[in-house]
Amino acid sequence: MRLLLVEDTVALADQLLPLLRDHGYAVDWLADGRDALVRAHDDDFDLVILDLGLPGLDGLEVLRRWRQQGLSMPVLILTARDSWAERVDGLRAGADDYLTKPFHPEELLLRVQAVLRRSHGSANQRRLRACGVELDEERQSAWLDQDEIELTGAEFRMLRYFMLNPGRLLSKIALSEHLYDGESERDSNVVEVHINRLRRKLGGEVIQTRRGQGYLFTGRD
Amino acid sequence: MRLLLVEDTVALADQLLPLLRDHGYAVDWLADGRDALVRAHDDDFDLVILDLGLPGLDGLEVLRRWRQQGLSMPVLILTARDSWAERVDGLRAGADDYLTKPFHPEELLLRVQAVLRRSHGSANQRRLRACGVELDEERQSAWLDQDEIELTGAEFRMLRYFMLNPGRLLSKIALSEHLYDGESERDSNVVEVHINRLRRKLGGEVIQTRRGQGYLFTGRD
DNA sequence: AGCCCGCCTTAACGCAACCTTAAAGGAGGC
DNA sequence: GCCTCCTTTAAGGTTGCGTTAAGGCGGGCT
Repeated sequence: MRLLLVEDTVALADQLLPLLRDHGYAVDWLADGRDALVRAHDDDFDLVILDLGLPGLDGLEVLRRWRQQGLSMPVLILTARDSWAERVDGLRAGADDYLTKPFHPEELLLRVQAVLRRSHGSANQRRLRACGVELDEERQSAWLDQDEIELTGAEFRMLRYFMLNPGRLLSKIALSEHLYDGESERDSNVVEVHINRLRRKLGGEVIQTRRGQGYLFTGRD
Repeated sequence: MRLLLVEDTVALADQLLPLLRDHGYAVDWLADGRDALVRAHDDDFDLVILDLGLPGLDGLEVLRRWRQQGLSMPVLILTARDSWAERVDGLRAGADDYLTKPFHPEELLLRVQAVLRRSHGSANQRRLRACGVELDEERQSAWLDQDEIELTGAEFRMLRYFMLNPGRLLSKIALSEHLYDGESERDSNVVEVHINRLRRKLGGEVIQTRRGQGYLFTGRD
């Protein structure tokens, strides 16, 4: 976890740096607003702790420019003045959180953790991957390399069942029983039709047929 | 965006409810901790605003149990006492943010916005941006390139929910549940009508329909 | 070889899901 | 209190998915 601390009060920085490092963060430290402005482009920080009262360039202005330039890392603001207006300005400028001086060091730690947890926790895309095919469950579509392949409801359900059982022989009856809860019709070729449609979209080789036994999802190996 | 406000001070709730609703949130209100504990299981709230001093069951305890039961929605804490220890306890218990009474209503709004964006992985920009569309939460209007597109309340609410869940398939039921609070009808085509309106204003391609499954916000890719 | 059975392919149909439009119902402003 | 604009309801039209059905193909068994 890579942090950037932008703080010109040496005493405070001296106090925070070891604390953060003790807790497993790699922390870079800058004391000047202008330095911070460019530095954030050079490295990919997971979070920035930004003091508002800075020499060189005011913290609020730094933050505003970062956002304007498309930098989107989480920013936690430190402010000496406990005025409502300033906190609002900070949030408006694009801060994720703020802390009012003086604060207890442990509180900073907790807020850092909270912000990081939030900003990373939601990045988990639910994607199922097997044999060279990806399935985006949130989007209900498949991906081959970089190409998105839109699926209908039945196709999606069938492909998902295949991908949850990769390399396993699935009989026609098992498939139809899984796709339709209730008893399945015997004299119907629904499964075959949908297999056919999947093969058309994904390429013929992704699903092998074992005559008399069922189908096997092999992907593109 | 569906919120739950848990606050026993009637005067404060009376002040906050219209404010939040004016800004496009569907808000349910409870005054008792025990009610809140179960209610959070019944509905899928996008955020909870939780007062700590509650009758029935203390707010901190409510939060702790929610987390223990696997509920992970963002929670914003309101606390009357400005003690460091309580804020730390709140964050430890799994809160995402806190606000100390008394606070300025506008500050609550900004924090709500910040937490919601953070929990959906977007950077805390002034404008919400996804897939070539920008959304100005203050003006409740959208921007395509340089053109401002005025939105009505319902359109804004819907578009915001789409933009906070980009690339994710949203069912009609999910949409209506997140756009309307407690007592709302289910067998109606409101969602379809508003989808239609949004498509007219933003262009037909911004929202795909996946028949039988839901809608997908794709912007202008 | 020839036949049968299992699988493939294609096209067509029906129905539910969805779209569109208009008009009624409400809320807020002047 | 009236006017306006937004939201919701309602009704009819349209579309596309899921299913069925029919014809073709080929492998394996007798």
